[in-house]
Amino acid sequence: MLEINKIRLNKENVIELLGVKNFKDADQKINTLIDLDEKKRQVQKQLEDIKADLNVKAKEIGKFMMQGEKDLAEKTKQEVAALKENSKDLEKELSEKEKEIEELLLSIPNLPHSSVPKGKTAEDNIVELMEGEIPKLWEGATPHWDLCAKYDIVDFELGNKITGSGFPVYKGKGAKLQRALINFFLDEATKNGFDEVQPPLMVNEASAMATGQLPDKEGQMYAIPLDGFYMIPTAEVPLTNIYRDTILQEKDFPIKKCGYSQCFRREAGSYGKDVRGLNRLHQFDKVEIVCIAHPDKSYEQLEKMKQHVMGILSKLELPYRILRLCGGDMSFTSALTFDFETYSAAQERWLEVSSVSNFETFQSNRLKLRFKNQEGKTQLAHTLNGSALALPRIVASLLENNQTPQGIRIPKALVPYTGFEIID
RNA sequence: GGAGAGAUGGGUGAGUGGCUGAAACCAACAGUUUGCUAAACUGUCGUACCUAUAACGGGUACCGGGGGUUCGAAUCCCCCUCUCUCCGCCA
Repeated sequence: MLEINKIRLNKENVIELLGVKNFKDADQKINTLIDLDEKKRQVQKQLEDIKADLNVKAKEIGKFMMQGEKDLAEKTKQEVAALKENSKDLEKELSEKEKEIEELLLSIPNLPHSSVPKGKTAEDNIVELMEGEIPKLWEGATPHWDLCAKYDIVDFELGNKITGSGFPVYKGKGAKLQRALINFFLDEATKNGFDEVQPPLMVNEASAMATGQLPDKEGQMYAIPLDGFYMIPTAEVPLTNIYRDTILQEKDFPIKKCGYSQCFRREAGSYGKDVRGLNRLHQFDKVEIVCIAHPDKSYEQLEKMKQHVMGILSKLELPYRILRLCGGDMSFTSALTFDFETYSAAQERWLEVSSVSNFETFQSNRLKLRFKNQEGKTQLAHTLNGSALALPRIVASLLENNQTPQGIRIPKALVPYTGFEIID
């Protein structure tokens, strides 16, 4: 959520930046917002003046009572009653205005960083870097879903039976590979200074609200209405919420956390080749990295997080590319996002395996995640996060790219974790 | 699931209707003293919003959350949430 004060101060700039994100009716919405805000403050002032008066009179009554001046006390009480009538209307108006402002603010996305390219769709993203060679496959090479069946390592049918589509069962070396990747990712993150955390897989409404899953993305999450919980769509939610309602010291920065979790997404409306095999699941595994940084240093941290992801992809010997997302393709909450995609050779397409973003103060505003700056004032911190990494598409790429007539070769860095060098 | 107790500022913890935005202690921060450290002493020490401005100024709200009683509520009443203890169940 954007800060109303900043909008008030930089109105023109805000409207322009929202344009980069292709936000509709930015001009009109921001103007309404500012009008509402103006009115709200006016009403608030009036109301508070009355309340101040009320407080003074209440004290007077106390004094009169003690001094036994009943008449004066009664007279003051009547004055109070009159004032109270006035304040009721103002009170109502104030809370209405506040609600309207809140709703409007919630509907406005984060402002893009100045380096975000204009654009509408994924087509307009900028390829920043491409690393590794696209493998040439042998004639008998097949997409990963066939390989999963051939080696009996991921069973989609079985998952259908137990739960439904998008909940595969990993078997044998497939299960072991999952475990190996999780451990590998966590170890790598820990080496790079991210503290390991094992978070809850369900969160309450306040947490989902604070990181921005609610209210607008409600349909994306599995809900447990009986208890008011939501299955997490990413570990970002619990990891970032560790710091909800927190005031940090400058010396605490940067805070770096990593955590493995299973992620649950309803993915309503997805279809076709995008969802085939491991490309898109309702339940999947992911190691997430989160950073809470000083506003002056957050882009430095973003760069470090990028480096971290690059490092693990290289160790996995996967060809990948980095995209700088354009305004139109960026998430609602992000100020700057880099997507990582690995090449999946049999499908002949790039698969998104990580997304690293700086949210600046957009999340921390709702989280009330602040720090005391050098002047001793509280100020919003910056939050960042990224996947490092999401498993299924990594597995898809590994299986497809490393397939040989003899079986699927495991990259060297992973062998100590899997305990085997080949899936056959 | 049953019974009971509780929720106050960074922590411990006082406070049962007005003098309490909140004692005291601890921690923290700044300073004095000091050869250094320690100790001692002095001061500062919640958050948000509004307003103001020459100003370290003024106001409102907040003692788990929501509602109520009252001229006035941390304090009384109602509802909710959470925590703890005991019992039951259980990986």
